[in-house]
Amino acid sequence: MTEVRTRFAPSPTGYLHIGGARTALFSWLYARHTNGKFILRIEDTDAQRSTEEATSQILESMEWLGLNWDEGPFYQSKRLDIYRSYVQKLLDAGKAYWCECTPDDLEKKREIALSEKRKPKYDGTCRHKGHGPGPGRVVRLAVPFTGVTAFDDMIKGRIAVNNDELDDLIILRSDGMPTYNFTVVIDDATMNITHVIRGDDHVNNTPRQIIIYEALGFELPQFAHVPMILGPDKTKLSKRHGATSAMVYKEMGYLPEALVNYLVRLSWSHGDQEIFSLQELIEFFDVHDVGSSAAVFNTEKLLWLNQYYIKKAREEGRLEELSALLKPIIQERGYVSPGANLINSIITDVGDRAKTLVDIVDIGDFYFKENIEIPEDLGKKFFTPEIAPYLAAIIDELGKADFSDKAQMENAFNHVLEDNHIKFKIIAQPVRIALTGKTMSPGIFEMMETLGKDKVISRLKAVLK
RNA sequence: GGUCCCAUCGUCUAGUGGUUAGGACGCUGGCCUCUCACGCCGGAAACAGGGGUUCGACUCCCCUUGGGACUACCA
Repeated sequence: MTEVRTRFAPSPTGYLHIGGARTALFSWLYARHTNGKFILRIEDTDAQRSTEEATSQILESMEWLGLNWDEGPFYQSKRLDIYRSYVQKLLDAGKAYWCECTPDDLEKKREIALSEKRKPKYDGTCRHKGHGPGPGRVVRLAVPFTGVTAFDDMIKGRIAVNNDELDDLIILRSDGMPTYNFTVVIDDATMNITHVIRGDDHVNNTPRQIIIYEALGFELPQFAHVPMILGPDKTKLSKRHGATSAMVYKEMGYLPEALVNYLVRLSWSHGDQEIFSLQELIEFFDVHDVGSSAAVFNTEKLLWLNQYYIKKAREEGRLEELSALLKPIIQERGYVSPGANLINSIITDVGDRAKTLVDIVDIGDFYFKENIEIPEDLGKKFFTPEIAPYLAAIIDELGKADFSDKAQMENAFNHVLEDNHIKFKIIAQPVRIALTGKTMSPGIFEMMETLGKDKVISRLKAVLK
């Protein structure tokens, strides 16, 4: 059996889209699953819109997600000679021809065709004129008028199109650059790609590409067209639905394993399992099992997975990893980044309550602040005259306690509770608010230990004034 | 408009001719509890519609409806 070779071929006209990321993930997983090779190719034949910045962004995103490639990245812009030689081959064989129709003429014909409710396809004006190369001229492929072009998609099954639906597509532009449909075929064929896994939006291009494969005598790969990811309104996921850039998810405090786990479950499943380790994914994933219908992107579920993975990282003691990711966020919020021990304690205190890494910093903002602002309504409600003596007593008792010993802090509280015959509940909330300025927080004793004696006592005192 | 693709709870999905249609997110009731979160236990919630095929359809076929993609000298 020949080795499986898959590829991911983004065009560097923008960041790595979340849909592209999933396609890349599927391609990568299939290669890993079959012990094959995963190739990265940058499709930058659109000189106008391609940028180096986008390229490096895409590479960075791939690395963040852990999608390592075995070959490449190959750049189409560096393979122009190859494409041109194949264009020439087609020209020589009479399977392609030079065309001098101008974009303006074509546009007019298109409009007329549309207004007459005809299919706006190229009318073959130059097909038999025997033009040679010249300024403003393009090369078109002579597509057969009759017959059917069909293929068996690994995801969608058999897809067949009448050839009269197709027209003589341009394979070489007037500026000398080859076009997408041509370059993919040449690259996939010459790079020996065995399984073309790509977005659903390419299904309609596939028959044209097959015709190119056949014209050149290349062996056909297997095609797998993965369904789109839709926004909540069921249209193609785009910027107006919110963040669509993989890297933005990093900035928003998502863990790559959460995003990967979320994305893989869109249009793919393995029984009832929701949580997958990378090893499991490699073991279980098969393109044949990808479903054929589009999936709606749901941030709530991603958030749930992210919380799960943050918690898991915390439970596994991967605190250095988390704090490294946290530091930039802390600084971005304008706080001074505390020492390693302190960050670790904060993660331990707050970790299970956070859906994102950004949440950790926001929920735990009182750890970073020098002074705590108490919202007026909370102050009125919780710092009543009845509470004041209890707080004073607690300050007193706490003064004698060793904050590195949770039992001593608890004893301090217990003394006050017993002396006054009150329940912990009565003073817990006032203390919480004094320490954090908020009604929701980690446990009192965890916080006190992390904050340290000085801050705790000064915050409690501040409230008594 | 044409071509192609798609259709199970709000969302992601399991299902592969006979099930009380399962799980997950979200929502919700409760437990736990110093608040919140975590965790645990429960609940509401779906086979788009109509025809066939069959003893029997969520499952197979057709139509309708709805949605999506493509229809460039973009990829």
